[in-house]
Amino acid sequence: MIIASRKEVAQLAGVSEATVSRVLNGVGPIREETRQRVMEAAERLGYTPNALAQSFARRRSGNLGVVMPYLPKARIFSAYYFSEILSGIGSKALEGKYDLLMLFREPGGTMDYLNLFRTQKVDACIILGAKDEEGERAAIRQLSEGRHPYCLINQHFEGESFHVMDADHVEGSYEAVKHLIEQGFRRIAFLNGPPEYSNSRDRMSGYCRALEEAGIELDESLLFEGNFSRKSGFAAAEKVAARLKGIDAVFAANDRMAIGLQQGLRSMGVPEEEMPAFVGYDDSDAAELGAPPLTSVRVPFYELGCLAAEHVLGMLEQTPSSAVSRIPLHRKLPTRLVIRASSLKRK
Amino acid sequence: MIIASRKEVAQLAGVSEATVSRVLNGVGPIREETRQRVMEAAERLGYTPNALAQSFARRRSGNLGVVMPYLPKARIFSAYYFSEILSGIGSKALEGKYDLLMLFREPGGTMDYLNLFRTQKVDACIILGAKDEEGERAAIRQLSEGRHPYCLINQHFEGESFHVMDADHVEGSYEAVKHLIEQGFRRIAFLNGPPEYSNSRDRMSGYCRALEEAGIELDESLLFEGNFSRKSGFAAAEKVAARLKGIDAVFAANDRMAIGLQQGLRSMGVPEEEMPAFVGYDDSDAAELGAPPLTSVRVPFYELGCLAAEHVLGMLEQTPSSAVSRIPLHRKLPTRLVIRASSLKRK
DNA sequence: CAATTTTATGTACGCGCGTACATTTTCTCA
DNA sequence: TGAGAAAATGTACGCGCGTACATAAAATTG
Repeated sequence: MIIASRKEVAQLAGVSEATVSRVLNGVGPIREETRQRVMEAAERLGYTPNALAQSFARRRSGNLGVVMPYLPKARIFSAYYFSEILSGIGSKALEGKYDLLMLFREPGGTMDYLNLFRTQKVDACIILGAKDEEGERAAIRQLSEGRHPYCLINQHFEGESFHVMDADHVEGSYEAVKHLIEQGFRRIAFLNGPPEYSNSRDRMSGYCRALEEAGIELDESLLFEGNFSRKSGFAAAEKVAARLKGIDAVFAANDRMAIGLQQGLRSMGVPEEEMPAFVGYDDSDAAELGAPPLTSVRVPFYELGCLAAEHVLGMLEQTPSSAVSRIPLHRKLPTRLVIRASSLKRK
Repeated sequence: MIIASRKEVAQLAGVSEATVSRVLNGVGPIREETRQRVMEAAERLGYTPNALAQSFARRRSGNLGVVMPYLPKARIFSAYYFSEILSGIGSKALEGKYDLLMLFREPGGTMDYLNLFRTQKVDACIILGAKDEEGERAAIRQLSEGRHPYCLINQHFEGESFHVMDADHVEGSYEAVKHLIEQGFRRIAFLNGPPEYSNSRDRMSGYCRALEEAGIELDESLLFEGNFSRKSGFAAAEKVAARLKGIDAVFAANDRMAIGLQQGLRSMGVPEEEMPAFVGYDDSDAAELGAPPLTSVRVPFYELGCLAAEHVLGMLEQTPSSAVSRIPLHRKLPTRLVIRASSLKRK
């Protein structure tokens, strides 16, 4: 059976194709009797407008693009982080009758975001896991200059005015470290993420501020770096273990690294009573599963996704002349420290 | 600045539009000099073919659809399960130059899968979380009859011959329960998922077989049901606790429920030494984070995603006359029991 | 009831590209 | 060098729909 198109419907209903279009789109005045006839004909033929042709004619794809970061080994969705954000975006896309188009960065070079719009692949897009590199900046700048509806999540760029939906990682980290200090720990190691991510740098700020406020001098030898994977946390265990006697507590930039580090230390034979206190970040599912349960900083990822999606879809409805989309959005949602056993002072 | 189209490129290069098309698509014989001129013109104008128009003209969207299940509260991506599968699909889609289109089931009725193809929204699609209900069956049957490239993951339908990429949950469950029996446990409770999912029924089969083989009679009062969420595991704790004296071990249909149940029991004040042994399912990240680490059945979700994607993309390349796509695929990948502390007999 | 407005429908075209077919140019070989 | 084959390019149209504009039908008014 061949798929019926507008033509057949028009024929069967005894009207012109334009009338069919109008009935189906609810455009213009239509006599009730005509509407009935058309609807019936469409029904009989099982007609559904071709979405591709509609998109082409309307010059709108109906897609909301989501740019995913490239992570080695491709298990990109594995992180709690992305899962939550995507769920948020997805729920709003559904509401707005948009489809979600997932776009994967290629391992090598920078992605040409502007091209997504020029080729009409998407009507709007949300960028996850952007890095602070010149190529990236340039690519995003093009979107801004072209007034395209886009939004970054959880990454901001110093000196640029981009649309960003962020969380307050300076404050979150500050609270985390302050908590450790209040617990009586003073030699607090920091397992941070790569500095190309603004949230890594933000965490560093918060970490430093808390130390400073407590009159603790920054000890560079207590700074470690991972890539947010559990494996990298595990790997960091070796370096941490080497100076374990000088470490009271560890603040990690996400839960996975914190847990990896814990596991690493244990696998190296560090006894439980010598384990430092721990605070993770993200408050992922894993945090409350840990032994001991992991104190962590809750980040409203789901909400970040919702708000970013609402923002870009909102821009889409504005007239080009409207000024709203020209004012770049920069919202910072608050984080919240969730205290569990891992960070409490043992007596 | 307006976006250049093929026409401008042709004009600038002094050739016809058709030639521009040919050069860009590498079709037909082209004089090298002409190719240069066209490429240069395209470069100068920053020309990129309009993907929407291309799709329309080619009558192929370039999209690989992924149907996501509707889960209440919308945190659909949260499960390890989907993360892994999506990563697998995503990696193959990327290889095949396809984009991933995420499609969300609406809460209520059945989704009209056939419509995805009729409207040309997708060229192929992969269906996750299908339930064994008549509407669902009918919808999938339409795809089969229309010889559309589709594939179900982790769900099969008795009596139908659909394209399915599955894992062997009968065997996986059998191994899990056998292991518990070998550890000396005999009164083994089973916290299963909803029976609308074939994998739930498969697990039940494996569970029964293992018991039978060991000469243990099935005790219906040891069967519990959750919905795969941690919360449902937590909720089941109440019922389980009521007859805790008669339970040596628990086999749960996924790790989240296992962990939820453990947490529930603890929160009800069940002392550690009275906790039953545990075996989970999926071998998610959470399994090795638990206290004690959770024995679990590893399911190759990532591979399921890869294979399903390869399958549908493969069907796409076949000529309609080719017979391969008519033979419904039904592959079952093996699972593997990963033994950790939670299931070991305490002396 | 004719002149006008309002409502309903039809006609015609463009969206940007792929591609079958027609035409022109270049090459080959006698 | 000229005829025929091969290579290169151009011409023309369709894909299915939205929609501006033209037209016809119905309603309104004086």
